[in-house]
Amino acid sequence: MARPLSRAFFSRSVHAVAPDLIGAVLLVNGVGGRLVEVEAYHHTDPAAHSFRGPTPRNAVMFGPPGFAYVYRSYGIHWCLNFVCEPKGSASAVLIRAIEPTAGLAAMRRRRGTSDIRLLCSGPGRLCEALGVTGDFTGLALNAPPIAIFARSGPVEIVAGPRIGITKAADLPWRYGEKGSRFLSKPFAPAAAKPSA
DNA sequence: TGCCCGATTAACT
DNA sequence: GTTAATCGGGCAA
Repeated sequence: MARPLSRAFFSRSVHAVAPDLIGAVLLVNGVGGRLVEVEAYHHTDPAAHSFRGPTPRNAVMFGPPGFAYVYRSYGIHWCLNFVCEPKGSASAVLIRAIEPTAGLAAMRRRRGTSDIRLLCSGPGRLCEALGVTGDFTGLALNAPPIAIFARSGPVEIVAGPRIGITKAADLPWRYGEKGSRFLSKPFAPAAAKPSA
């Protein structure tokens, strides 16, 4: 039986939580699917919104773990994060892609496409598909309308550099399910021989 | 008060 | 492969 993720799950290091989220199931009002791609953001990380300290926008990141942080990206899209680590750490996991499994009709309607691979493969896309907006900031991750369940079986996880950032772009803090068709971008194969 | 730029996406050449 | 869309946050003045 699917096990809801506890507050304790999110209280750990963001680098432990992020890979453990791969294969977990996220539902918003019953619409969602399996997490196949996430990125970790730590408060000591120049690319993190919390890096420069608390502000009205990122305040929830400085609160207790197990809550949602949603911000607007490029003035157009919404991006969903899970706040992690003990309160004050201001670290979070960005949800980048899911494999749609529930509420496909609602997703297609919101996204305006029938291509299942374009429904939730990207942080902005999945928020639109699941109906996530800035109003979700501060919502608990273990209470309606949000539900998250631990993965039920083994998953092969790969890691690589994060996407779309310019600061600390070399840190391999993007995690995904190996070979998933629903990644926003494929993971580069391991370099055979770094030369320069 | 103004300016620059971003954890993106879709459309276009 | 390149670029427009679009706007709030954060920092300089």
